[in-house]
Amino acid sequence: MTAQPQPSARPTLEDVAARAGVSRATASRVLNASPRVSPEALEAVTNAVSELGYQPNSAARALVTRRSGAVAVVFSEPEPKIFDDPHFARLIRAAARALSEQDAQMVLMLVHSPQDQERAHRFLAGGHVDGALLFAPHRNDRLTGVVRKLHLPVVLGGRPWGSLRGLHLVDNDNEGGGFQATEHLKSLGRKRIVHVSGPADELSSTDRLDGWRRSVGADDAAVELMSESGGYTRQGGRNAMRTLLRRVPDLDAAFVGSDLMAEGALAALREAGRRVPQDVAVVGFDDHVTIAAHTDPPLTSIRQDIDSQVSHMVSHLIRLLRDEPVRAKREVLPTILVRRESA
Amino acid sequence: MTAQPQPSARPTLEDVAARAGVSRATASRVLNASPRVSPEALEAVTNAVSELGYQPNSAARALVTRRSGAVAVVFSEPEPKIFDDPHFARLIRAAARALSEQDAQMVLMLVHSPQDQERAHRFLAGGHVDGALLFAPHRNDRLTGVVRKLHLPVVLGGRPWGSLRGLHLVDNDNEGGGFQATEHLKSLGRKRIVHVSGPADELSSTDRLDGWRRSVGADDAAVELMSESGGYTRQGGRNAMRTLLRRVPDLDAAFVGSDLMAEGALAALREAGRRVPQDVAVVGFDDHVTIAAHTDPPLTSIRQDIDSQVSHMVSHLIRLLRDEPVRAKREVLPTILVRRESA
DNA sequence: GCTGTCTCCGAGAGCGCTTCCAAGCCGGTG
DNA sequence: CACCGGCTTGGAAGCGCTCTCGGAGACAGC
Repeated sequence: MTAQPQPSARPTLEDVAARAGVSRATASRVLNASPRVSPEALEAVTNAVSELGYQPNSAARALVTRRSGAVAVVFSEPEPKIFDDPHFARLIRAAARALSEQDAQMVLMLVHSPQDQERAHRFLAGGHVDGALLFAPHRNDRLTGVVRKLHLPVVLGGRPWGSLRGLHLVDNDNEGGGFQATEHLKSLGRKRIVHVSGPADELSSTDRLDGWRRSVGADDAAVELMSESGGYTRQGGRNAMRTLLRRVPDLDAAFVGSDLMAEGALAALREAGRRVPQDVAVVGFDDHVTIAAHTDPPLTSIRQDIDSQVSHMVSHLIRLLRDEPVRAKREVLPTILVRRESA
Repeated sequence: MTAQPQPSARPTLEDVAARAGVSRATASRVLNASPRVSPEALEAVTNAVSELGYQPNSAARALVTRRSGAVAVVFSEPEPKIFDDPHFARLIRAAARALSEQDAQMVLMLVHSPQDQERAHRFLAGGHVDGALLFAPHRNDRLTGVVRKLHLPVVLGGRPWGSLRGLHLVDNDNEGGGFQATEHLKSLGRKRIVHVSGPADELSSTDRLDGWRRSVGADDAAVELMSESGGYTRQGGRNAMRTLLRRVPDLDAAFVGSDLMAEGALAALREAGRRVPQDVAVVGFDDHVTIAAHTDPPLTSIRQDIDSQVSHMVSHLIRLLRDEPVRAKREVLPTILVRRESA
């Protein structure tokens, strides 16, 4: 029995090897599940590990493998939205789950200001993470361009403005969803279908608008008249619907670009004395659990499966990290109509 | 001119030192802002760093300093809530901001299941992070106890169940806020003040209840009669208010334990034909921007300053990490009443 | 009996950094 | 003139791990 040097110090691989009566190399092989190890050695090391409560030192491992085991999740958004929009909470939750299933640690970065962006750039360039998931929907966002040059595996959530060259992304079928929503309203016999759109500087919202436009066959003038932006907020949806009621008094249906805006739109319709769905049928977008099912009346909505989007992004990224062949650089996930009472 | 070995390879400290014409040791001193460096050496190294675009290798640094530069932010909560409650989005945002200001990277962990907890434990014990911010409000949560034994600097957000020994925490004055809310209702001349409380297994909600109780001077029977749990959800608030209207038909005021529940409570009052604030005055809790200001009528609420709570937690943790003396192990932040139209 | 092949193992180098230690240089002092 | 102390500097050790490389042993084939 040799005296324990310091019982408080964390055991190293050296200690494990000594206890198991093998070399450090063999102990390392066991930890990394190498096949070239005899059953006896494997057992001895396994026992030593659990007896000592050994935990590999991640910094040492990262130093030699040049892998950190961490993935950045970056949201490039003006501040207020990350507060308000339940969409973010869903994305964050989904990312946390998907990454922890892969035993990757999730480093969350919220980028609001140019300084934040500078910091994010330095951080991503600094080799602190092996890859990144990036959400940067806004038109004037510079981060996507910056990241593209970085030589770091990145998967985007949603289509970015500008060139797609060299980018991997997983998007939802916003255009198809918008089309689907509007076709559904047409199938109910509605003739004057207006659209409350999201911000014009996000492709998710212009894509939804395009889907509506394709379904109703609107020309530019009609688009000008029959749609109005509500900026992805409740209050915005309310204002937009008020405007539309003024401009198109005989409207009998509305496709609203998000559930949050739809909540506002419903309020505007209520205050105008229009009954939903009798006078005006309404379809939302997102199918957000805590909104769509609890509005009055419950909201028919287009579901985009956020969990699936994020888990596709993660598995795509993991393949990139492993240098495995990646099927497609660009995936578009389908959306489905969930019927409730508003349409 | 020597040939560049590999232009694509990241420069190391060795490269910087060579270019600056100093030793690696001196270059390191410059990077770590050591005072023992001549102005000439400082300038030469600084130039070399920017010319080469040098970025220190964080793994190598972590290996020798035994510091990762990362802080875990842990939420131990059943799944659904992290979706629904805007409170979480605020906490996450505040944490992201406060930590990035300290140049600490934020590793987000969402703990829902026992497996998650096991993984979190391993991770925190594994030396991947220098410290942690922990939010674990539920009574039966085991994580706080586990973390306490971990020898890892941790600051809790909110008071945990059980012993406080050895724990650092920053809490909001929930009891005081509940008292304040109820006193305000009394000052309006209200006599029958009921309470919609949050879940009984969170101290934030029982503290608010205690504040209400102290203000109205309720005995156990009165508490039984005049308060009802709404579980921190909109629907729960609605149901609880319906129940209270049945049990206490002559109620003329309500203190509701969160804005989300207050929204539901307002709906229940509306459907019962009670006017707010004429028939029933209502005070919420949280002063959540996107709720309180937009209910009908806008909600009087108790504001707890989440940004300040989290930044206190972070600076507390930073002091712990630096082995600086910490003023108090426990901080309780004040709450204030924000008057709008509901009371 | 000798060689070739296969499997498992250990010695040792080295990842990029910080930091201890000793050496060199300077001006001032006895 | 020898010596001392303060300042800056470079050499070198070492953080804990992975992985290459060659050696040792077992076994089959000639």
